[in-house]
Formats: sequence, C-alpha cells, structure tokens
Amino acid sequence: MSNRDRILDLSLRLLNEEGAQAAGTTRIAQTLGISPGNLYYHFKNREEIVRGLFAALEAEFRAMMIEDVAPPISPARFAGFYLRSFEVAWKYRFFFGGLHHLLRKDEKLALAYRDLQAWALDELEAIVRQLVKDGSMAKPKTRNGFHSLGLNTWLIWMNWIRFVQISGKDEVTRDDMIEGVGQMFDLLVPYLDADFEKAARRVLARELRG
Amino acid sequence: MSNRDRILDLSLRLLNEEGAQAAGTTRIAQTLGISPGNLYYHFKNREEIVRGLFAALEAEFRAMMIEDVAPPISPARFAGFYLRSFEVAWKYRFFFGGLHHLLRKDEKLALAYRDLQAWALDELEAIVRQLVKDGSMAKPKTRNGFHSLGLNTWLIWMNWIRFVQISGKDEVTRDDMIEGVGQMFDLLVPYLDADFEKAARRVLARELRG
DNA sequence: GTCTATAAGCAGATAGAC
DNA sequence: GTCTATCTGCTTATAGAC
Repeated sequence: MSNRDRILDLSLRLLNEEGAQAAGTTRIAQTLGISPGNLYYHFKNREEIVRGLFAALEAEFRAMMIEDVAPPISPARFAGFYLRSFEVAWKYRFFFGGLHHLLRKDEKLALAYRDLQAWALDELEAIVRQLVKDGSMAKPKTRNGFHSLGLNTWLIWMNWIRFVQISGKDEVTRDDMIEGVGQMFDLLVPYLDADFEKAARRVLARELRG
Repeated sequence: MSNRDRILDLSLRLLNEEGAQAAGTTRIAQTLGISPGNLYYHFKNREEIVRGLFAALEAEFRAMMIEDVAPPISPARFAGFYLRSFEVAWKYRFFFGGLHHLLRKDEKLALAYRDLQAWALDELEAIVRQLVKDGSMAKPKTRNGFHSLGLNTWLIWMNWIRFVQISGKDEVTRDDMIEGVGQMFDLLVPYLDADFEKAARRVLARELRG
C-alpha cells in the first residue's frame, strides 16, 4: 500500500472519529510515522486530501445511484437502494458534519459538491417519477410534488448522519442508519401503494435483525 | 451599550457572515477596537461567547413555540409559526452550519442543545397532534406517524439554512426562507384538509409578495 | 472596566539533503 | 519517494498596570 493511500485511509479514519476540523496534516503524518514533508510530497495541501476523499465518496455514490435506477423498481431494490445510500454516507460521515466549513475554505470542493448535489436531486426526483410510472405510488399532490419530494428526500439524507452524531449517542450503530432509511421512507409513505410499502418494510425489518 | 453586548452583537454578525469557525477572539476584539484583555474580562473564553449567542437563540425560539401552540391552530397562525421559526433560524444561522464542530468542542453547549432539541421535537409532534384534533388534518398513516412527522419537520428545519448556504447562491433572501417553509409544509400536505392547506398557502403567498 | 504586552502552542507549509 | 529541520502566522488565553 502506497503512502498516498495510507494518508487517505488514515485521514478518513481520523476525520470520521474526531470531526472534519480536528485532524491536521501534522498529526496525520505523525500518526502514520512519516514526515510532514513526505505528506506534502503526495498532497499539495490539506484541502487536496479532503478532495481526494470526496472523490471517493462521489464515485461510490454515483455508482450506487446509477446501478439502481433501472425500471421497474421493486420494493426490495427500493429499500436496498436507500439502505446502501446511508451506508455510503456513514463511510464518509465526517463530510456531513463539516460540510459548510469545508466548502467555504475550498472553492474547488464547493464546485464539485454542487455538481454532485444537482445531479443527485435530479436522480432522486427521477426515482419518485419512476415509482409513479410503475404504479407503485400515487402522484404527489403538491404543485411541484416530484421536485419537492426529491428535495425533502435529499435534505433528510444529508442531515440524518449529522442528527445522529449531534444527538449524543455514545455509539452509533448500523440500526441507526436503518432508522434513517425509515425516516426517508416515511416521506413517500402517504403516496405509496400499500403492498409495495409492506414489502419494502419487510426488507428493512430483515436488515434490522440481520 | 455595554462592551459585553457589543461583543455579542459583533460576534453574531461575524460568525454569520464568515462561518462559525472563522472569527476568533483576536479579530472580534480588534474589530470592536477593544483589547483582547477586555474581551476576556467579559467572557472566560471563546466558547462562552458562543453559549451566550445560543442562549439568545434558545430564548427567542422557545418564546415563539410557546406563543403559538394554543389550540385551535388556524391556517394563518400555522403558516406564521413556521415562517417565524425560519426567521429565528436565519438570525442565528452560523449555528446551523457549524453545529457539529461547536458541540464537539463544548460539552456544556452540547447539553444545552440536546435539551432544546428534545423539547422542540416534543412540541413539533404536539403541533401535528393538535392539527389532527382540530380536524385540520388526517391521522398520519405510519406506525409512529406523529413522531416521524415531527422529526422530519425538525430535520428539514435544521437543514434548510445550511442547504441554502451550501448551495452557493450569491445572496440569500427572505424568499429563500419562505421556500423553506414551503418545503416543511409539503411534509404535512398529504394529510392536510384541503381548505386548511389552501388558506395556509395563501398566507405564504402573501408573504412572498410582501 | 479597560488597557498593554506577551506567553505558549499548534496549524499549514517549505527548503533542501539523501 | 522520503527524510530532517524549520519558518511563518495564527490562535487562545493570561499577567499585571491604570
């Protein structure tokens, strides 16, 4: 494993454990047992490390979204899709707590983030549209129903991890992530076909036990 | 105006403009034209300033919540209540972007925040229950319907300001806040009485123009 | 209550040897 | 590709005069 990868690996761990602002280049290098100079050979500055981690998040997130949008959307795929989205979020959780600060200090990262967000919002809306097309869901009532539902989905997704961390539980578990899925799920429940809903819930319940 | 109040005032402005981590005690003192020593006479440390600002946020937020929960809830009061909640959030917006970091570094603040959050979740759930009691809304379908709706309301509220700031608009306006209200509102729409909904929307539309 | 002066520490980053 | 050594600039916070 190259030092470059070791730096990314450890950075992700430290940032996740201690927060996006906690670990500096000095400590990262120290903990790895390499010199600051070595670290700065691989990364021009601290921001480049964070951008590297964001690139990994983005790749996993995009792959997951694309893989699962193909119609028709079965209850199991639907539940699995939401579930995996939370697993990706959890893997890179430092990002969600420190987002505002990170984007403020790094214009390049801000642009990359906004790109991803715009794309994700479109995709989330597309999923809702597809569910309606599949007959698994009634058309939302509000004027901008599709858009609004997609956006609320995104807002819950973005905030769930932060909410759990902020709420001060000693240990965050996989079940907390599944609860998050349920929270997102509840946004659509009023519109979902009863059978579709039941089937999706069963998948989630199985995950909770497993 | 006492120097203590001037410190709180300026801190709020700087933190809002530049982010919760940007302005340090040195710059606050400098900008006010007072000495660091003077600042540290009034506040034991930087965290005490932030806690002072949080106390102000909490006071305004609690006052607003208590004032508006009394039954029955009219559409105008309902819309006005959501609207004012966003105005309070906007006034102390630095808090929402930097929350994770702030709470991590200050255990006292974390406890105060969690108290407020627990209380707010109860109140938000109570509002939903009251709407159902008033006949303005159908009973939510999901098993923990009341709780889930209250929680989603909170998650949208907590995240809207951050979402707007992160999304990179050059200037954030009052209309953006009203859009946030609409986003929160849409959570309840599937269950709301049609007349109640229309009336509440009219109030919001009027605010948008005004 | 307000000031000057400054300690102590840590951050990000670089130069240049090997 | 990795090292040692170090610079610069910032921060929080304090001691003690007025």
